[in-house]
Amino acid sequence: MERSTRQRSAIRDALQAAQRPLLPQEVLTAAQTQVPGMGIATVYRNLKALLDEGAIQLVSLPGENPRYETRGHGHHHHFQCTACERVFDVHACPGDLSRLAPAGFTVEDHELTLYGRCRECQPPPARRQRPSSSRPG
Amino acid sequence: MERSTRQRSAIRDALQAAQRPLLPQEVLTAAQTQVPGMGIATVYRNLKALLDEGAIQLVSLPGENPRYETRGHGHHHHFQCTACERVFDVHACPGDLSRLAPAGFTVEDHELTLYGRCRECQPPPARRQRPSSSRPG
DNA sequence: TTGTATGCAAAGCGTTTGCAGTGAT
DNA sequence: ATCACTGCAAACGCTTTGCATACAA
Repeated sequence: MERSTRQRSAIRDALQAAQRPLLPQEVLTAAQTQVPGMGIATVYRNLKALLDEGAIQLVSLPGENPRYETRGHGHHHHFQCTACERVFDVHACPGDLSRLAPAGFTVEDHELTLYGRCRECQPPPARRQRPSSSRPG
Repeated sequence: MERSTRQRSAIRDALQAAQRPLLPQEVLTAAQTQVPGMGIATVYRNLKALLDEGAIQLVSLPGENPRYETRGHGHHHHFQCTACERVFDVHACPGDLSRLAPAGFTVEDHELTLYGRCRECQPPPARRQRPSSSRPG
């Protein structure tokens, strides 16, 4: 049976409080304010457990290490700030994109990431380098 | 100065012939048909060199290792088959998506990945597991 | 008491780098 | 003859796993 430990609570709390997707290392740092000695392996094991029980979900962005966020945000996409690198939820969706696929292909799902400046990083000094598929918008 | 080696040609040829983004390991396998003894380090070094000279471009998809494709495809996005895992170019774009961002955020760019069945994998047997942001379309 | 959860360290996996030898110029 | 390039193996960063101990039930 699953046991309630200080570590697990601290990890849950960290994700709950963040209100945005966190990297495992960010989870560890946050959780260590409650349980100083915590190890990174415990974070990984608990993230996996929380995923399995559906309490959190995986956030994979192009070229980024996996992040994790609490569930219940409904269908959404993500925005990554080109300055602070943080990731935020986008509670909007372009809708049906089947028309974009090549003929003969069947679209079942899509993933969208917006890039730009978050509220706290407004004046843009330099540009993020993303050599792959890009387009203003 | 840059030198022309059998390895470099083989790597170039592999990417040219593929007509879709390849993983470093796929590049190696393809290139080894021309240069059997080639090592993976040579592939990585040449991919980096080709990137720098602008001959190829990086294709980062969520939760996937980096792929590489020849340049000159213009602005485009990608489609990943949920059956064979291969990635294809999508020569279409949803257009301006600024409206999707939260208030106070500035959108500079976006990245889109479509998931579904490619032409060769049409009858869908099972579903790909993507716990993160998803929506039919 | 029982056995899940933890911390540590080692192992894995993809990628990068140091180094001595190879080969294009 | 140079010196960039190559292959090999070690090093890296992130993630997973084995193992003995700790602690929730």
